[in-house]
Amino acid sequence: MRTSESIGPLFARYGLSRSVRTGAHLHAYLLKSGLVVAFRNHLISFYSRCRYPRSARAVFDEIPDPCHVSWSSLVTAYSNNALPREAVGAFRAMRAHGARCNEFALPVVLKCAPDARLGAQVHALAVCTALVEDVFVANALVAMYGGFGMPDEARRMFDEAGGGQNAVSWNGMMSAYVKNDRCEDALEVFREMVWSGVRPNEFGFSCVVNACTGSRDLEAGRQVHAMVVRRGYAEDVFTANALVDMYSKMGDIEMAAVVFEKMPEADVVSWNAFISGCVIHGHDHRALELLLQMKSSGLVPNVHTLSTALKACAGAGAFDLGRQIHGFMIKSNADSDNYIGVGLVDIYSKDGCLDDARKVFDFMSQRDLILWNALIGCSHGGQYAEVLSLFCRMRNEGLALDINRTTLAAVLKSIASLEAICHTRQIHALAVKMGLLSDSHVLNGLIDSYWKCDHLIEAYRVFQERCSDDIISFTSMITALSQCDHSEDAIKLFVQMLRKGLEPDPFVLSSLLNACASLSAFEQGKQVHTHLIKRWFISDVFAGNALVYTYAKCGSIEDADIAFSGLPERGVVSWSAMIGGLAQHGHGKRALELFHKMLDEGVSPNHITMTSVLSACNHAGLVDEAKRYFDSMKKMFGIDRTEEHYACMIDLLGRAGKLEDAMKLVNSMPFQPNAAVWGALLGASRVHKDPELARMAAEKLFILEPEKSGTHVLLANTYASAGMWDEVSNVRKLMKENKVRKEPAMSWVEMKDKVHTFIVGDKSHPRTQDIYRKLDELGDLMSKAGYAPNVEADLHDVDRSEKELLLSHHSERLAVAFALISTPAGAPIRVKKNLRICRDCHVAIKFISQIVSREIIVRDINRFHHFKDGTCSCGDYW
DNA sequence: CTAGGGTTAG
Repeated sequence: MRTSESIGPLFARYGLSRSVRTGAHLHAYLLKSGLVVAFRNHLISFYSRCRYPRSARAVFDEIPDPCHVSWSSLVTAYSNNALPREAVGAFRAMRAHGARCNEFALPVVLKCAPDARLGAQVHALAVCTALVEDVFVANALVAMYGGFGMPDEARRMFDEAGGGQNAVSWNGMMSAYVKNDRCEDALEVFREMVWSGVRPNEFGFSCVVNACTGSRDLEAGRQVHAMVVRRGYAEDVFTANALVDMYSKMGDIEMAAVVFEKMPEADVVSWNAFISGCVIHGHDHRALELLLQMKSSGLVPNVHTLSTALKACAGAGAFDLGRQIHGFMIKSNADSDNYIGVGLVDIYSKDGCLDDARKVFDFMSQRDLILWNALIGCSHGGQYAEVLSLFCRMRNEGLALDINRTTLAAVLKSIASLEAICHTRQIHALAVKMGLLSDSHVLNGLIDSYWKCDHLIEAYRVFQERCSDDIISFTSMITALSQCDHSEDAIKLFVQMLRKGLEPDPFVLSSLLNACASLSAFEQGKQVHTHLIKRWFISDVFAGNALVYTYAKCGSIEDADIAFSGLPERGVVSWSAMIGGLAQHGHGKRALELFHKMLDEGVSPNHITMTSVLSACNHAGLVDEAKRYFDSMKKMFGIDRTEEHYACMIDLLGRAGKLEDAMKLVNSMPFQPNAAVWGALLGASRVHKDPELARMAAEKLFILEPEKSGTHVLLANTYASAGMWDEVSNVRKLMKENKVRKEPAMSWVEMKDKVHTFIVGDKSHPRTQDIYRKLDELGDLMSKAGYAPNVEADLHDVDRSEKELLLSHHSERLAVAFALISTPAGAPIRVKKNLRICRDCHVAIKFISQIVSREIIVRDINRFHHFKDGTCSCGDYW
């Protein structure tokens, strides 16, 4: 039979091995032998370790006169079995019964304290009973204050331990700083600790690694890593996990892989940390492969794993896998986890299934702020009104959850698309009320929303009112200006930004490139390019794409090509920019070749790519090819036809002379024909001499774009080329009646840092004499080469010789002549014009390009004309 | 017989 002495250790052993049946037999034996009271505390502890807190309580209740150890054991039993409220209750009862408060109960109850108030009460008690002197109690106080966001209080507890700190105290102090975003302080604590001769253990190491992650100090992290290896803690799971997490988050994914693969016993957390690192750095497919490996290694993915996996699915476009994960979550009853919810809302919305996203949201029982934000943030796919009602619902039923900057930014994003100024103003007021105007996301959203509502002034006011010394607000404002046709102001604002001493980043430079693109400001574009090179941003994908786009828009397809070749990775935006650029410059065939290369590389086109492709077909005269893409893009690529696609197709048919087919398409399209469509038809009817169609198109355009003078001119041109002079004079009359003023034609060339502007017959330029001498000289050579002025299209009411003289002094010719005399032989010439290039100048510049053996690039209001060796890239159609 | 410090996801 058992002796009394052996029973205590037996319970300890049963408790540790959680042999609840064997222990219960022993309990029964004690009952029979009347020995329960003698082993009451062993019993409580045993049941607690076996995760039977209720049984522990039952034993306790049978004790006639519990001692302070019994009370402490009960409190601990609750605490260790995740029943903090019961633990606190038991502690209160212990005090009420006058049991002595010992140094064991205090740390436990501190751990279970629901708030800092109770924590402070226990602190006071510890002071009264002098138990603060105990290092366990002091350490528990450090942890408690650290956990309730009071790192400075924690520090006081730590310092007041009066030299009695042990390793746990140091670790606790580091942890307190890490938890409260004071990672630099945590690192400092670690240094003090090492310096004072305390050897860090695995707890300290995992903590300090987290501090390195939090303060983004990879250098310190690597040093700590070396120390971890030297001291033999590299195999500790927690420490290794922290290292994997650190390398994952800080971009050294390969180092994360090394640590991860060296782990003898990687657990779920290790896998999660590494998989999440892959996702952070965009290796979504690798993440999904790891997920499979993890499963086959026998580990069960948890909610952390799956929420990360959902993000990988969203990034990789693996929507079916996402749905499978959703199914798995439902089966394992874990689908009400908010992290999973956010992942599902995200993936369904990216897959275009907003209804499913909504269902996921509705299913969640405890919706938190981030879930709300996720739903609001994903709903800008056309359901803008929906977002507003969601936002209102959120504010009404949002219980204790406060909306935050992400909410406002998401709402603003939707409102920006709604283009409803009153909503923007309301959110603006709310942002002011909440003191969120200083938040860059909110500010961004407001600027964005205001300019999209056509209130650029208010956008600028928001920008100015805030002490705008950060680069993000400058970026927003520069973007706004360049999108609202104020690209010059955008560039000026950038200069202001530089004067303030702000260092440009890739974002602002990308935005600036767009401004240069819309101005066709080649020289400025090149300057931005040098900024990118100087600051090592040249491998930035966004900036790289913008560079391709800008060079194409600035007339240098060669530079665009170089930028494109230099891109570190090519997304659909890169390919679309290059294909579109080639098309705009008349290299239709090259554009289509590039399109096929893009498909070969597995990149899926979007609707913008398809516009570029159609436009390339247009320029290469590939009518059948275009029809094929146009008819099958939905089936081939899942892309719906947009108004732009129709406009492009109509332009193409018109250009090919198939005016009837073009009209058929106009009548069958699911949109109201817009100005681009009628403009295309008007252009086609001019070239193919169809005055009847021209009249119809022009009448539509008079309504759609009454401010544009080009319509009248084109119509008159069409009549003129058909010899209908009465109609020509009618149009002229109409222009006078409607007070339509022909925008004065203007051309300009950039020369170093100066822009030289010319109007017809301009004599204001300092080198006027040289310019006209050059034109005379060219005129002789052109006549010899067979050039004859074409005065038909000129609408001026003057005689023929005067018309010829006017033609020969058109602004584009003055600009070309000036460029010829100011640049070295053979250099390409770039001229910009604010209207369409005139027919006669088009012929003339073709001759000039041949005579002077130069490439002359003219950007008119619609497109680029590359004149070379007597021909133009537009194929004489524009 | 009873106590304190460390890891992963939106």
